[in-house]
Amino acid sequence: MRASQYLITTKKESPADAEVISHQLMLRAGMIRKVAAGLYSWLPLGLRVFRKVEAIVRQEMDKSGALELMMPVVQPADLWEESGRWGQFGPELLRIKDRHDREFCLGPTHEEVITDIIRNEINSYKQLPANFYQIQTKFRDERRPRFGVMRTREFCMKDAYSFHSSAESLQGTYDVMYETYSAIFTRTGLVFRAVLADTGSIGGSHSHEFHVLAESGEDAIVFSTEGGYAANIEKASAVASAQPSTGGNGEITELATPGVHTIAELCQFMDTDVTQALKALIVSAEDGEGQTQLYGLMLRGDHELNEVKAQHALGLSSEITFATEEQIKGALNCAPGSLGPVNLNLPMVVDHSAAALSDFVCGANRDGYHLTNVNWVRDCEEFTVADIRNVVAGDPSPDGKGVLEIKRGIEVGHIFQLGTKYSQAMKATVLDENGKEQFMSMGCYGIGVSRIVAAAIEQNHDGNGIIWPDAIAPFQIAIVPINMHKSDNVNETCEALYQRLSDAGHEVLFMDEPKARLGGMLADIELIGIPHRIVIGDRGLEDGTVEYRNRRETENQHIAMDKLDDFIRDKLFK
RNA sequence: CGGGGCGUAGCGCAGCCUGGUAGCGCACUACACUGGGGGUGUAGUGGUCGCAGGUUCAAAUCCUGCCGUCCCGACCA
Repeated sequence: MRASQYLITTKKESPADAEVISHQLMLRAGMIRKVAAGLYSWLPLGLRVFRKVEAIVRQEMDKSGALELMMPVVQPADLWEESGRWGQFGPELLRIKDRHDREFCLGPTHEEVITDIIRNEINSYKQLPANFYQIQTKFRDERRPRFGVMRTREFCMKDAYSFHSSAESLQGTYDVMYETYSAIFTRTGLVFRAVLADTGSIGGSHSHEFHVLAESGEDAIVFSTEGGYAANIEKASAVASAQPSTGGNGEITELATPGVHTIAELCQFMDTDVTQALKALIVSAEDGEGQTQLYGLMLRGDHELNEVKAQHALGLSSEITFATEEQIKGALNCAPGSLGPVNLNLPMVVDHSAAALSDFVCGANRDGYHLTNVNWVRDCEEFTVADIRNVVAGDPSPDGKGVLEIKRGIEVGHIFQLGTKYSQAMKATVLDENGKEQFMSMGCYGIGVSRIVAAAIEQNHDGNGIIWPDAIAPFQIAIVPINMHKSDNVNETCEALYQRLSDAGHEVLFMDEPKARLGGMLADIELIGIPHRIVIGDRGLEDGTVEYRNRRETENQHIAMDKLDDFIRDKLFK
């Protein structure tokens, strides 16, 4: 590609509303432009990267045996009524009406449509297993789109859905997808990890997420230092390291603690360690009958609540939220800041680490007062003990090997075993060997194609711009002439090289604007992140050499003209 | 949806407090010089100051309402 025929619209300054580095660099490099919140256009340069990622995903999916199809973005409400999700999905599902006043939605995902297709097309267990995928636009009316194309409302996803006549078959395809995802992310050149995940609202049992490791990642992911254990922090188990305390012998005492509201203030006031204080949290959720109920959750002072675990420990199907100050005052006659487990009169779950405490400090359920020397068995009413906290670095690993460390990750892929959730709701059956009707088991497998582009930048950049892995770079090689308009030698050498490299199948960006200044061209190429660059000027040509530099290096190499083609070939197919 | 910030040229900003001619840098156009890391000069193009009301002789500036957008929290590829 000749730069003079291309759209290169780089900027020195990044727009004020771009906060994360990938967003800034994509705007500065001229890859994307915002149309509205969470809606972006991909300019030619950005689209080249996007297509690279898409091609890798498609090739590996095809290799896995999955079949590509394409389903519509706009989906009829009927199908969603059938699965029960028309009611379950919140405002994230963008609902629209057509001219006949019929209801539709913009598809945030395609379980309904694929299940509808398959129940009509597949009737026999002999046609299973089957796995179908598409690479297509999704729409989710996110509460808060952010971070450029990392979290948008309209985005591109590869979604696949598999169908099975047995759990073993589902596990088999799940394993194949796990390997396929590993191959895809390996080929993109990104550092990634697969971790155990919670299944969340999509439902189902077994699930893994694939994360690109980056400081700016939205998710915390947890690894064993010695073993292979890896999980999202939402899912990672905290090993019950100590037995529940049977009690200390301190005398329970109520102390006036004016102005003390936080754990930190309490520990300072009491001159005690944060690990000897109890944190009481009041949460609100709908119980089985649809009534709002408050619950007390007790954690050691230095630990944080894991809401997913707490929801499971309480046996609730609906999400829990922190109770409002009004709710708490109404139920307990006391404001947050002085809450504790003694005489709480709410269903109560105590974390393992908190249950191991004795003679601890906690709120007195009376404004401005706290208790010391509290003990569970002696002083508290009924409660259950469970794992409801987030693990912290240094916790023992659940697999018994080493301790846990925590890193940040960007979720770029997620695989689920759905089981029969959708096939039952939508009556997707096949006849088995005995001629009996049987619900198909399903798996679903997603990859955020547009997000991978942003994640790649988060993981690969420096002060000068993007550093693309070769596999997804918009161009492999940049040719930069010096004073081309003054030197026929430079001009002819560049033209000839551009022709040869292009003919050899390389993607070359030839900076052929005759009067462009060197500094500007080099800055652009570094910002855009082209991995290999060749600078050609009269000085080098007098000695029969050109300059090569890799985007990741800081020194030029002088390459003899007659060795250049071999040199480039080695660089690109190493 | 709760909390906070910001809307002035394509981008980055000043002007607003204390009402009176809309300004700077980058980018863009033309010409000249320059020519191995975003160069210099001269002359230009480009703005219903987010929108709608109100106050006033006069509003980018003061008041009210709305909209957009970004950041922090609960969701997700």
